[in-house]
Amino acid sequence: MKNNKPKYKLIIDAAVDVIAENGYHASQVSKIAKKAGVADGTIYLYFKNKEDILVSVFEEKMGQFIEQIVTATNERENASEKLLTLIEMHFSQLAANHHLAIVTQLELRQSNLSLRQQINRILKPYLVVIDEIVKEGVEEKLFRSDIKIPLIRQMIFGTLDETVTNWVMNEEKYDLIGLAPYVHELITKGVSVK
Amino acid sequence: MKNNKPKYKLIIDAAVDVIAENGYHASQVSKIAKKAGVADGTIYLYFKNKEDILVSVFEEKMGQFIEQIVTATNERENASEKLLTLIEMHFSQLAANHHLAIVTQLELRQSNLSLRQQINRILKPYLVVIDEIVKEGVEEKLFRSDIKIPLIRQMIFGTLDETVTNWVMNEEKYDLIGLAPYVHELITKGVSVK
Amino acid sequence: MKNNKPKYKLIIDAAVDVIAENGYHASQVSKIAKKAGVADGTIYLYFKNKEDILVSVFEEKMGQFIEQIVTATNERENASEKLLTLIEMHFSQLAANHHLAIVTQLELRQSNLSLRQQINRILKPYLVVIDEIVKEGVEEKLFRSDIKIPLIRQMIFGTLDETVTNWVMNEEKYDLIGLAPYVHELITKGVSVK
Amino acid sequence: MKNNKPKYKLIIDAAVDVIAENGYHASQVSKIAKKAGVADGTIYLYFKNKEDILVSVFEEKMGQFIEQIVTATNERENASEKLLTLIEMHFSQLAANHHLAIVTQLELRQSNLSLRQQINRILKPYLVVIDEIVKEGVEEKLFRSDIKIPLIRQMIFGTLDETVTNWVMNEEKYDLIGLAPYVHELITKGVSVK
DNA sequence: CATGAATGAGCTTTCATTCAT
DNA sequence: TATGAATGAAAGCTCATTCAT
Repeated sequence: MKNNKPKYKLIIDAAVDVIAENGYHASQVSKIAKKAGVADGTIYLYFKNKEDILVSVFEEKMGQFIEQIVTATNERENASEKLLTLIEMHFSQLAANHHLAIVTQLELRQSNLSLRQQINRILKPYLVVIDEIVKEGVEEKLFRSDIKIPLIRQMIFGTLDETVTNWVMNEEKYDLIGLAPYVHELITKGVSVK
Repeated sequence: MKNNKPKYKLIIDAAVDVIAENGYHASQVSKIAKKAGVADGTIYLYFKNKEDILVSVFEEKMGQFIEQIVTATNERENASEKLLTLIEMHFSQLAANHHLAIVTQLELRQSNLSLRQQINRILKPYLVVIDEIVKEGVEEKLFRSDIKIPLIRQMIFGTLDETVTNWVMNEEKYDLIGLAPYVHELITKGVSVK
Repeated sequence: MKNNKPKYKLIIDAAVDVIAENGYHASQVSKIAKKAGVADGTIYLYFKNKEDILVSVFEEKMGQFIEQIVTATNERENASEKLLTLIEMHFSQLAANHHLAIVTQLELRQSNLSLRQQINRILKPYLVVIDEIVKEGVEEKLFRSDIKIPLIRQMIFGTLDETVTNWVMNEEKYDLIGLAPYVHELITKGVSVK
Repeated sequence: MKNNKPKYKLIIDAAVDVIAENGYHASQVSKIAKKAGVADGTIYLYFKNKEDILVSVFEEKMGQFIEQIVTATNERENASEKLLTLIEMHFSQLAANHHLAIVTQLELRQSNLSLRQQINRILKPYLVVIDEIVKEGVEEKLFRSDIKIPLIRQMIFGTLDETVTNWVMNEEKYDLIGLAPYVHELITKGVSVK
């Protein structure tokens, strides 16, 4: 019984594993090809070059990541609840996929400017999702309107990202998902008492 | 009149410039040596290997960076003011040194696990400074005590880091330092109204 | 209405164009197949391998080339006139077909020994034609008999070939055909006065 | 006792041998390096890239080739004698160096346009030497003035080149140098009787 | 006959590091 | 200390050829 998965997907999945296991710079194309069970040359029938594999990995995985979050947050009533759901989903999806967490938090950052810019382009829709939740909160008079939204979004994304990165670098030893309500509390209420 | 700076420092400074100008991956040892005005081989009298140059660059620059912040925050009366000063100093020091900002926010992230861990070790004292300000705030009953300090520190550092990275990736087009009070407000009060 | 030319000929013609346009080393089999409107694999139903395409190209085109010259020279009365006709035909056929001129004068020379030997084999009949004209001239007491025919043939072919190559490398800027009588004069009378 | 020849010359000589033995396309840089007794990387301290090795080989050898001919022809009294000496030297130098003959007559022709143009540039001085002998002959009223010099030069060079190529392709089985007077006779007097 | 997806061997060039001087 | 010429391992990508359909 042969493997019927389309080669594109086979290669993407192999790339996630290989990058997570070996790190970005030790992920030779030949290693990815071997893991995917295809010839080296086959990679180039589906991807323009090595960088294109990485971008596609991120595009593919990030697409699913964002879709899950959008679906889940849409089921919530107000901006604060949506924000909590976003945090929970952000944490839970990365906690559920060890390799993906390593790739997004560590490996994909080791890239040159060109790749970085493409990653930012892919990340954009997620930032837009955050922006929209914040806007909604402002309209609902739940969130402050005296600070520019991009700055608020940077705080939210920066906090989530730093929290996940710390968790990954601590070898995922503690419960990331359990932190969600505390992070939500911090973001909404801030560090000050009352 | 020849340059009397010790070669160690010459090489460190050359490395910062070369990395900022060419990017991490295009920063060959020979380029750094040329900029520093020494022979390639001389580099290896002062540094174990290429990675050691990078770690030393970060160590050197980060040491000064932290020292400045510690000195400045010590002159403040309470935790909230200290936090504001820390934010201002964090922003102003990077805004004042274009090359250093690029190196810390973009280039040094493109490194392998080993280098990343050493960078974290170097970053540790800065995180400790943040922790201490938070602890002081808690003792002063200014900051909340119901959330673990590491989480609060991650929010603070994550927000600052994300804000600076965005500013660098936007080609430093807007006034970073001017954002300090708003970021401080967000961190202390949160996104919620009141 | 689809193209009814037999695929063999389609491929040969495509190969001439592709080689002339892209040069020998950039003439991938897939490019020739695309231009011919057939699948890559189809090529191998008609040709043993890539080299075989090139040999066949030369064989095909050279066959026509020689045939034209034989026909035309046969209409002449004596060796000297035949030689002039041969020169005129040699020049005019290449001048009339830009792509063929590039392929014969430049691209086909960039080949390995095996291909070169096959090309020589194909060229042989042309050299025989020259030899026969010379022999005829000797019999008619028009041409000298004190120098071996192969040497005379080398002078004739060498002169023609060098003249055409120079014209091609000068981007065919001047009138090649107009040179025929001068070249004929040089070959028959030599460079010396009287 | 180590080899004191400068590496540049070592590599040039190794390249001639390797190309003659293996042919142009099978002459990997690593093969040349091995033959020269240096590391692969060392090649790139002396040559810009692989093509540069080939150009340099031709430049170096052709320089000597031309110099010898210029020196020898300058010792002759008139244009006809100079031409004979040029032919003799052209033949004898290639006959004396089997590898060089193969490289110049066969291997260096298998090159792309860029390399071909560089080779032509290097060949230029030789063509100028021929031109000058012809001009001298015209002034001395020995050579005809009714045909443009470039055409005469093409006949001369074409004849010599074709003669040498034939000799090389016939595995150098006959005496090339002995052909010189006959070739000279053909060039000066032509193929016609009287 | 025809297809075209898949194969995988093959090669130039870079650059961190060494070491004889 | 300082030099810089020399080293040589390492890897992305191409493309002629095959073969299952």
